[in-house]
Amino acid sequence: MTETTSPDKPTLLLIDGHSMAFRAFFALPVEKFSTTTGQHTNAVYGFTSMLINLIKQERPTHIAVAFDLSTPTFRDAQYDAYKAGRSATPNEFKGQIDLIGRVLTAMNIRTVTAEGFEADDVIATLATQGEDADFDVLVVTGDRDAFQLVDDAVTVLYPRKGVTDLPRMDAAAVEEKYFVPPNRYPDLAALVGETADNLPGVPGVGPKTAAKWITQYDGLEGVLAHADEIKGKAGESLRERIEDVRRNRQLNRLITDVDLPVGLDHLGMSAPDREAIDELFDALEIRTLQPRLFELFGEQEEPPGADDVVGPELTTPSTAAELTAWFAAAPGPVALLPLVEGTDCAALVLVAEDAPGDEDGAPRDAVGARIDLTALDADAEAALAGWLGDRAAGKVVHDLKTVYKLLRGGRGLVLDGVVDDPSLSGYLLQPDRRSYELADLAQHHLRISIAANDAAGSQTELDLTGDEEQTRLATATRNGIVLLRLSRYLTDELVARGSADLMTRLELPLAKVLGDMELAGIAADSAHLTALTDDFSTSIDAAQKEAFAVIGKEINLGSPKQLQAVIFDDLGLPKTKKIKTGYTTDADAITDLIARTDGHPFLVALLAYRDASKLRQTVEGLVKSVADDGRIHTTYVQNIAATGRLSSMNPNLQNIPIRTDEGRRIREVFVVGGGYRTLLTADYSQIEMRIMAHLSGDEALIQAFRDGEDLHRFVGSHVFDVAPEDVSPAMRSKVKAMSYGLAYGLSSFGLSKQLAIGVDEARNLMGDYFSRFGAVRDYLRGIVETARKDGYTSTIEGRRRYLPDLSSDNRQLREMAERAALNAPIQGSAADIIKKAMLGVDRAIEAQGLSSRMLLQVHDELVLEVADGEEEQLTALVREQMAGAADLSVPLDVSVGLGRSWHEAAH
DNA sequence: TTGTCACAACA
DNA sequence: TTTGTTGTGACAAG
Repeated sequence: MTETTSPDKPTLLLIDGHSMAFRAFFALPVEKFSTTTGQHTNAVYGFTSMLINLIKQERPTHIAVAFDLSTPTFRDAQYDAYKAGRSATPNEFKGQIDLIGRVLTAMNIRTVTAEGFEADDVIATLATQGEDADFDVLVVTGDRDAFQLVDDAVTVLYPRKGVTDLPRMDAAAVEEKYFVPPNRYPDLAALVGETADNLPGVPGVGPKTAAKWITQYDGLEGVLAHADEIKGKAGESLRERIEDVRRNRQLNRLITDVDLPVGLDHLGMSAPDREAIDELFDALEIRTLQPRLFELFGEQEEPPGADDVVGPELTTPSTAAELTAWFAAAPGPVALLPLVEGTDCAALVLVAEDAPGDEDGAPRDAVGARIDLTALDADAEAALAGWLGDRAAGKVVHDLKTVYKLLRGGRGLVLDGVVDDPSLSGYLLQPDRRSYELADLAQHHLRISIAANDAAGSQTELDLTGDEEQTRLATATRNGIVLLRLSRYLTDELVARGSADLMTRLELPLAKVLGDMELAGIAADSAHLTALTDDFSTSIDAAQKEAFAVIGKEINLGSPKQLQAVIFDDLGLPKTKKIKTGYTTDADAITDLIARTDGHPFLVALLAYRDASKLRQTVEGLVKSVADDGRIHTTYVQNIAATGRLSSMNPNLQNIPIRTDEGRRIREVFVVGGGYRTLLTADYSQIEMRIMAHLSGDEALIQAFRDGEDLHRFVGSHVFDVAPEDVSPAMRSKVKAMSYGLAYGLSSFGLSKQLAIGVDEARNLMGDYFSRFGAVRDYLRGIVETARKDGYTSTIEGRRRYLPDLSSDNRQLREMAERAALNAPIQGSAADIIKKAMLGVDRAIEAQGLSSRMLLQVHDELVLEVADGEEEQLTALVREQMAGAADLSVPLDVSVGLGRSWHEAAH
């Protein structure tokens, strides 16, 4: 009778959604659970976590989550003050119910509501239906009224604390706690009262007294009938409150025959929608629940064809003839996976698969080969090199740039003819994704689960035993098959969307160019680096000493926490903008404080300290990055920035200082390397504003660029209605800030902040701006509208960015998406253009047989290393390729400089 | 050891 | 309450 669920009976799990979400909300610290956009997720997390645990422990066959509606219920109609006096829902909780609803939908769990009734009534109704159908029923709720449902078949899981501690309240447990059987619990509650529902009971009567009466008079009716006989103060109170008690009893009776839109048939458990779960949890930045969730269902149901992908047997062609024969016989494009020993590519695994066929998992003919690169004779190596470099021999590779570098850098083998790289095609399809690992893409697009550890096409363990070697090869061939299927899917999607050209003509060939740039690296002047470190260290020491002298003690100037204590407590300076951990001490705020305190020496020293430490830190990073060849090799990442830009890592060479003189000195350490004559830098001037002019078609702006005027002076003269020569530096800088801000979705408030002017002045400025450049305003408005309608923005080249948050109910999310929508076509088109220019420069250098080479890209700038005697030809070539990379209604202006260092080559 | 925050550098 | 990045030290939690 008190045992848990019977193994042979179906189990129905019923959850009071609001009640448990609320418990979860208070159980988990709200400040620890929120997304970067400020959406709180502690209740979502706690609720989902609880749900996963419940499913795991109870293994229900059927499940439903009931919610209250915000509309009045019959209880409100009967009693005005029902649930009155509750404190307002915390703001942090609002919206999370909605998110929980979305989680449930993604998990294929029904949510049930009924107009005019509470979740408890829905649960009571379903519990009764379940009981009638001979189910074991589990009710999870923080509402004690549910105890009345408990009997042999129905058990309530009532949270003791938080949402993980859910004791089973069966009949015995209820009776033990309240001294009455479950069916009499509402009698007891009517006497005792329920604060949460604003139902006062009889003063001085607690569960013990109430239970005694109920037992003595055989139920509440008996108690009320004999009210006159009850002695003492409690009896008196009871007689005074009889009407309240009757009302309480009426209100706490749960309705068991609510007319519901679903029945038990609709509540069967099924596997979650993995794609929807991934998407939702990604958006909520909840990372730890997916594995638990999928683990839970992993053993239950798998989509057909998943997890049983097996690679083909491997042959080991090793002579030129065998290799040539294998290449000739391979059906379709060949998946190519390197096997790495240390940093060297020791072998290649090649896999090809017969025609696509259907998706029913029917066997297909696949072939596989392992080519041991260390054991090829000259002829065989030539045969392999010929095939690898054969543009007509199609290959599919994951992470092309890495594989290209591996083969080219390690063995001088040039890889060409790559028709797809899922890390790039996946990126073009979904540029906001964080990971393009094979395992993630396969899971997401094909629903094929492969262990993340296995996903890398290469592993670095040495001295593998025979078994480990076999496992490694099996993994590689399996991944080869997954790679081919994934590639087919992604390529079809790209073609369907019309983005195939972006892939084959831009991103794929660019991977090779970037690979060459990374291999080349840029020469570093080590002596200069050391000197800079010393210089900056001296400045740091001086600033630190000064700062300590002012406050009379030594603190860690790098600790925002300690800084806050000194600035706002010890020195008692005015508070700055609030942040999570107190008040900000960022450079803007400190500069502002300096102005307000007439140059407080501590703050001045702090800024000096910050500047110098930042610079030293940058220099130290560079020192560590100098390779054995005396050059710095950055890594470009082609699939991080959602707009289409590249990013640069280890070290980041796209954020080397330039704005201040001190910082600019760091550019002196990037120098021309041995065997070359000089460095060349070439950059687009105002490319984003030019794209804005082109896309908006604003005649005035276009004319300005065609006339080759100083853009900001020109715009200033229009906005302020003065002659161009009368535009003051102040006017120019305001206009400049606004021009760039517009492309970022700047508001008048933001503009006023940035320019330190009033909001009214900023608003007027924007008004004047738009009255002169109306097409710009129309264009910006149109972008957001179109993006909301289509769900994505497009660059000139057709690169898309999806922005589902444009139709979010959350204002903050929506407005962020709107600003991203304004920016994406502009930043993205600029990225497309310089990528095209890089391909053009690379091809032209090759075509003209030059020895000069491209080294760096910094968004709108290229740095090249110029071979002796090629200065003029290269300058012309670069200008031509960069200026000709796009056909806009305005010219693309390119400025070029030459010099021994990056600093000197600047212009 | 790991994850998050504040801060700062670039286009 | 202006977009997109990478990297560092401090700090708290595991």
